[in-house]
Amino acid sequence: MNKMQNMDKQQILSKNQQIIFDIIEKAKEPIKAYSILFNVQKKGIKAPLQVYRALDKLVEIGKIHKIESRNSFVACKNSNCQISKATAFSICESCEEVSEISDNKLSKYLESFQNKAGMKFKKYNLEFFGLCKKCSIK
Amino acid sequence: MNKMQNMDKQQILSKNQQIIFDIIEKAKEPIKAYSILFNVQKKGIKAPLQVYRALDKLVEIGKIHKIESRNSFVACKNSNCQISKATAFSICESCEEVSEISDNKLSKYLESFQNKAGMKFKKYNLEFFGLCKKCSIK
DNA sequence: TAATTATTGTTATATTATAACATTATGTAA
DNA sequence: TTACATAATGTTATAATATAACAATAATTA
Repeated sequence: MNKMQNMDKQQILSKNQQIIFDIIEKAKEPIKAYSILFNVQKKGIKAPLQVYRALDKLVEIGKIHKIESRNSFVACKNSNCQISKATAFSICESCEEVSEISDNKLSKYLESFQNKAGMKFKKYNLEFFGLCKKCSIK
Repeated sequence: MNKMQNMDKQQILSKNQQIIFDIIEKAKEPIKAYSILFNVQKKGIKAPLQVYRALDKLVEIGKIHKIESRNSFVACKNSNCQISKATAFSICESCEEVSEISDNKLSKYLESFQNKAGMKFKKYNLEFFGLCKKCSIK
């Protein structure tokens, strides 16, 4: 079986994982599971579960992120978020453009945040909503 | 029609909105749309759409919040988040307990956050994941 | 080379959410 | 008070998102 190494994350992807990761990375926008499914049917991936399994794994190893409010997926743009337990996105409510926010101060602040209940956090996801530059002109 | 005023948010709820809000408020944990549906069938609300419509409205006016990563809903606990455009939650990955975080420094910080693309944010949602006190002992 | 673990394939089904259309109730302004 | 507009409701059907359960194969490791 032909496997490809991905140096960014020191992670070898399986066949399906690689096929599905490639689709997500090429997409300029977040992409949904069934849209991925449609795109990979020519490559022999026929069932939703095959897609969801690869997505789960890719999320787990930090190669992609799920945009929870949109049920869609994007490739991780931060080569330094080794294993993505801290994610932040900006989402345009008009054109649905999504960008991953990479801001050191923000991530430091959130990583050190402790709430009153004394719960220790391992992970967070932050989604900002508004209008992107283009859409705020219109 | 019997309408009840809710002083917290200066908002009059319609019949279905009130029924569904009551269920969510009584629940000690986040509750899912179809679980709400099951609970309100004795009150004459029979169709998913009736539930989703009320949920949409309740979210819009800030009486409830959606926990995006769980597709579930909780009543707003912050009487001062007039119209909830800034939400933060802690979620225990073991027992699934969810608490709304009410931390002035955090919300000030996030409300004033501007990303590099100069996008103006109107709203955000933050979800922290980890283990609650009880579950971290186990 | 056997044992273990990860991945794949497949069918069926569960769960979450909305479209489309008809009707009724409520709020507002002449 | 009537007409007009807006919000809420009721109903059926269906779309979109996600997982269960089971069998087989590939890759890793001891």
